[in-house]
Amino acid sequence: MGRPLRADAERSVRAILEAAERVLADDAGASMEQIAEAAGLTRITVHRRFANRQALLEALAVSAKQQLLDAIGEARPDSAPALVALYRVTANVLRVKNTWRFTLSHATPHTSAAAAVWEEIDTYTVELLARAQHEGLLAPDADLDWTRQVYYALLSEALDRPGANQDPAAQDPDALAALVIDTLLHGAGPRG
Amino acid sequence: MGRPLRADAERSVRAILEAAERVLADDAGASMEQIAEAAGLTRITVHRRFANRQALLEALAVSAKQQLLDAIGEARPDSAPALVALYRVTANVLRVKNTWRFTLSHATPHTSAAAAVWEEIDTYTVELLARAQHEGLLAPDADLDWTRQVYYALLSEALDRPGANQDPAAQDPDALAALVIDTLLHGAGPRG
DNA sequence: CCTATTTGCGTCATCCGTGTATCAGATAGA
DNA sequence: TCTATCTGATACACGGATGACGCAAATAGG
Repeated sequence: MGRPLRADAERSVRAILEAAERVLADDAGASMEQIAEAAGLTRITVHRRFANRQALLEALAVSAKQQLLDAIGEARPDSAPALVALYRVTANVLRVKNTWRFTLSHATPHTSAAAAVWEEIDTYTVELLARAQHEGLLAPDADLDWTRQVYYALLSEALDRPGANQDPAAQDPDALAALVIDTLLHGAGPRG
Repeated sequence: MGRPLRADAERSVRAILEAAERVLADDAGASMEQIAEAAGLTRITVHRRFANRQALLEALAVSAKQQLLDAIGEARPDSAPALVALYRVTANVLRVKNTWRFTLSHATPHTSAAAAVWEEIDTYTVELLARAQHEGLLAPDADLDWTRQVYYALLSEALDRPGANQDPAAQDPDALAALVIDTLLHGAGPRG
C-alpha cells in the first residue's frame, strides 16, 4: 500500500498491537485511549496507524494468526512421524496462544484476510490429524472435524488450567502439550 | 425485597431476559434499546425492571445458571449408576445450554449470587466424576479438575458443531450426549 | 548535517448509550 | 366497577468514545 514505515513507526505499530492484547485481555471493551497509554503513546498516534477501532482489531487478528502459522511452520511437522509432529506443533502453538490469549480466543474472523489465515490453519491441522489416523494414532472411523474441534478446545483449556504455579505463563509448554495430546488420544478413561 | 410483581410485569421480565439472550448472542455489545425492541417493549420499561445494564446481565446469569441446576436435578443422577447419570445429566445440560448459549458461555461470575450457583454446579460435577472414577469409568489417577474442565469444553463444542442439520437447535441432545461422553472417556484414539 | 517523517499537544465537534423525570393512557385483578 | 400498577411517549442531562484539525518539537536515516 503506502510507502514503508520508518523504523520507529514500525516499532510503534508493534507496541500498539502488544498493548492492545494486554489491555483487551483484561477488558474487552477498553478504549483506544487505554490501549494508547499502555503502549506508551497517545491516542492520536494510535489513530494515525489504525483508522478506527475495527481496523485495529483486524490487524491484531491477522498478526496473531500469522504468528500461529509461523509457529506451526517452525515445528517442521512434515519431517517427522505424526505423533512427534503433533507434540512439536502443540507445544509451539501453546506458546503463541499463551502470548495472544485475547486475540486468539476472540477469533471471530469478520474479515476476509483473517478468515484466509484461519482457513489455512484449519486445513493444515486436519491434514496432520489425517496423517495421525493413517499411522494408527486415531481410530479409523474418527470424525476428523470433531477431532479438530476437540483439539482446539483442549489447547484453550490447557492454558486456562490453574496449575501449581501462580503464573500461568510460566507453565511448561511441553508438559501441557503432553497433557493435551494424551487427553485427545485417550480421554480420561482407564487405559486398555 | 419489594412486593410481588403483577402478572404482566412478570411476563415482561421473562421477555426481556429471553430477548437479551437472543440479541446478545448476536452482538455482545448490543444496547439496551436493541434488547428492548427485541422484547417488544420500550427501553424505559427495561430500565424499570433492571436499574442498569450490569443488573440485567447479572439477572441473566443467575436465571440461566438456576435453570442449569434444575436441569441437573431433573436428571435424578444420584439414583443411577455413574454412567447412566452422566448420560442423563449431559443430555439435560445440553438442552439448557443450547437455549442460553450466550449467557452460559460468557459466564464470568462478577457477582456473588452468580458465583454461588456456579460453585454449586462445579462441586456437583466433580462429585459425579468422582463417583464415575470409583466405578472404574475413569482412570484411577485421572485429575478430576482437568477432567471437569474438559467435560465443560466438550459440552460447548458439541453445541457449536456444524451438524448434518442446518438448524443447530434441532440436533438430538441424546446423540450429542453420547458423543461428548464417548470423547471424554476414550478420546479420539483407537479402542483397546 | 539536513530533510522528511513521526509524534505529542491542545482543541473542537459529534455521536451514542445511559439514566432520569413527568404525565397520560391502558390493563390486571380484586 | 374501581383502584393500584404497569407501560409508553416525550424530553432532558450527562459522560464517554470517536474522529479530525493545525502546529511545534523531536528524531530517524541518508
